[in-house]
Amino acid sequence: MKFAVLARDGAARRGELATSHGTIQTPVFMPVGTLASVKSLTTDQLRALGPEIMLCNTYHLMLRPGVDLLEQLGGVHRFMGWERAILTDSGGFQLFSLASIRKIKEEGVEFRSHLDGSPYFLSPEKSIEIQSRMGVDIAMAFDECPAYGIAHGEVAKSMELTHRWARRSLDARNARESGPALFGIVQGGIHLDLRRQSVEVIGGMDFDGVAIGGVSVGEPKPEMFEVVNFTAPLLPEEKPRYLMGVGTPEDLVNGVAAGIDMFDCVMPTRNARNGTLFTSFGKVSIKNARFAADQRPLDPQCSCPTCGSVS
RNA sequence: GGAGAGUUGGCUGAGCGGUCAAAAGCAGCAGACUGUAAAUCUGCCGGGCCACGCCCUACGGAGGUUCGAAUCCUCCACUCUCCA
Repeated sequence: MKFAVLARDGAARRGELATSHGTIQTPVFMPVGTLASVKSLTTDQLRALGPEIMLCNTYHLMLRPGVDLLEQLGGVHRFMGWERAILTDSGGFQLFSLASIRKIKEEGVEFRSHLDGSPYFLSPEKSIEIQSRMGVDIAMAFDECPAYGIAHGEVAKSMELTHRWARRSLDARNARESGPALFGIVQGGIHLDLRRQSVEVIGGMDFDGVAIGGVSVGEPKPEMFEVVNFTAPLLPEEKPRYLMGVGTPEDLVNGVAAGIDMFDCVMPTRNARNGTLFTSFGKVSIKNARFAADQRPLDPQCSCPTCGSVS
């Protein structure tokens, strides 16, 4: 994987990220296809929308269909008929979202499958192994994404665990003959002193890129921006910077201005499924009664199949 | 023609003397969603008001019993099932 910054405008950057599944123009928004499918879209439809990279999830694919099967079928790319780049989350986010069914230990995390209750174990080594065997282009280090609102001391301990797991993730990847690019993840919650420490540790490791994790977990918007604006400029200049799980259209613009190169978020697809759509003139709740007989396109300035073909 | 069951708010459907403006689901109307346990979740959902309480109108229709009726009785209308 190769990354180059081609132009700058203030803190914002324009760059190119070369993978074995194509070159990605940054800043980039990566659609989320947790289970190797961007919900509500066929792979053909997704391709037509133009993203050069998308996201899948280690925890979810580990449960179903499982690594063995994915490997046997030729990897995730082949599995979903997608020839462009794929980045996988390590499963670290599930320590947050599935907090009620997991137990964290130094060695790794015990999950009780949300599907059938059966036990699963995920560790830095295990997560890297799965991500590698799935054949993805960019893997994420296994981290702990702490919830918003816990005490400084607890966030610090969580961050230190993430740092140890980052080392192990990197070692696990380097121990393989060939493997995906690997990004480290900065944590530290909303505490700027911790964020600074985390950048020093993660930024000092030989990762291919660095992500800001642990935001958009329920904190007020201003606090999220404070963290991003503080942390982004501290990140290594020459590596791609990825703001995990963000965000709204406004968040993306702000993130780019802060020097972020990569984003991902479930919001556009989840909101679309729930009837809220993003347009060039703001959010639209398409199920509102006043649109029932509206014959105009959703967004006259948009060239997507929906805006081009239906009211 | 005979026997039986039924008619509840937009729909389905509980309730079977007071705590019932009437369960629940659906539909409807809004809102929320940020590395997806989400096509999910939350709120409102007869009308009115000087509203955390009061007043109207409501359980097919008309009467009646009762302090009190969606609930009991009588008649009427309609629906369904079975037997001829």
